[in-house]
Amino acid sequence: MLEIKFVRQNLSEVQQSLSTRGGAANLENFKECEEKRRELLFEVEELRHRRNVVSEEIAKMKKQGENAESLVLEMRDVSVRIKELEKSLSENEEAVNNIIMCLPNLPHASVPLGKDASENKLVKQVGTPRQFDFEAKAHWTLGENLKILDFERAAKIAGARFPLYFGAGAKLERALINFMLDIHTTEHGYKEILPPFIVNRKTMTGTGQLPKFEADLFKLEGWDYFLIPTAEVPVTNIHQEEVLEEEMLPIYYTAYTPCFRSEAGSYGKDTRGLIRQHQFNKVELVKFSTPERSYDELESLLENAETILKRLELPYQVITLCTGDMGFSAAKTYDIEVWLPSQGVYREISSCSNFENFQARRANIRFRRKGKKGTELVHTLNGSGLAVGRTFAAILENYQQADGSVLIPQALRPYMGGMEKI
RNA sequence: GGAGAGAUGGCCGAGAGGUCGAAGGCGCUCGCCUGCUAAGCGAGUGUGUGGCGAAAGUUGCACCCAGGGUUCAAAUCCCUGUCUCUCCGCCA
Repeated sequence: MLEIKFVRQNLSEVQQSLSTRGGAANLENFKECEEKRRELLFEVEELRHRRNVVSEEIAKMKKQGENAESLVLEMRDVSVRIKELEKSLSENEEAVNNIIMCLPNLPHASVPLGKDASENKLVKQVGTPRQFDFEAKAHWTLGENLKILDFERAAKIAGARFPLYFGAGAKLERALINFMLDIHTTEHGYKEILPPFIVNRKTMTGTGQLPKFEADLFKLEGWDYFLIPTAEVPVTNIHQEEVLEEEMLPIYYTAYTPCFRSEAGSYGKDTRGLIRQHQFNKVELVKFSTPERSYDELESLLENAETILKRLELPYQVITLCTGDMGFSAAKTYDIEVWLPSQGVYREISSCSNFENFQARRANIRFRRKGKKGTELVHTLNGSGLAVGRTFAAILENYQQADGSVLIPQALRPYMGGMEKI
């Protein structure tokens, strides 16, 4: 969330900045509620002050055996009044809170202006898409023919948009997870985390999925629990309500988790294959940083994710999301897109973002500078390193042979027991 | 699932209606002392939010797990919830 005071004092600038993200924010309403809230707060505090002073006086009088009856009677009324005011104050606070919690982050100055995905900026392309002397098949065709993917049976067990891997397919998925985790932990300095896959409402709110995007989540009926849509949620919240020491920063965590998304409103998009599933695997990278270093950390996070694609020798491109295409909590986001021959396009396989202190304020994650008084909010970052299901799809498509078989990328063969081909 | 105990500052831990934002210790910061280190001595050291101030500050309010209640007054009494620990049952 944004700082309430900052929004109040820079109303038009905030309005202006948020308007570049599309979906006009209603700051008029905020202004009204916030003014009312401040009035009520002032009044309540004044009365509470009076009560504190008089109560102390009553205590003194009683000690000296004097009669304090008239003061007690007066305070009885004051307390009733305070209670009334507190009630309307808390209603008002809730209204302000609802508004502020639904405001997206302010875009960083380096983020290109734009209304939607068409205005994202290409940063670079790495690797050259392979020329096929036959027609490149889609990964779901390859996978089904090789009997390593079975969407029909998956639908029978669970429904549409669920994966079912068999044999070498299951092994390849597992190999990818291990491959990614090993690189990030041994070469990039991340600590491996295995978090809960179900989290509570506060945690979901801390990273920004709630209150605005409940429809995108799977909720457990009868419980205030949600399936995680990404490891970002449990891993960032590891340090919720904590004060970290400056020398602990930066903190690097990596975690494999399955991810669960309702994909509400995506009917008809990517209905086939592994691209858009209700459940998929992902290896996530999460960082906690001091504010002054966070944009350097974003660059290295991006490189860490790119390393996986380079090792797998998959062609990809990196883009900077424009203001209109960024996610709710992000101040700046790079997407990595992998080449999918069957579609002839680059598709998102990783999204690397700096959230600055937006999540830290919600989750209350602070740090203390050595030798300095007080605390500051940390900056949080995360990125996929990578989406495993989409990596699986990219390998099938990019490494397919004319006979329908698929070569295993060199770097992955040790993880496949030496297997060279499926 | 049953029975009991607990939750207090960065950490440990006292406090059992008013003198408590909270003893004491640890840690940390600054200073003194010491040939270095260690020890010792002295002072300071929570968070949030508002007012005043250029600032150092100063001042109001809130916060002792969370939410309600009793009371002129709640860390302290009552109710509900969450979490932790111990024992019993069940279980991978």
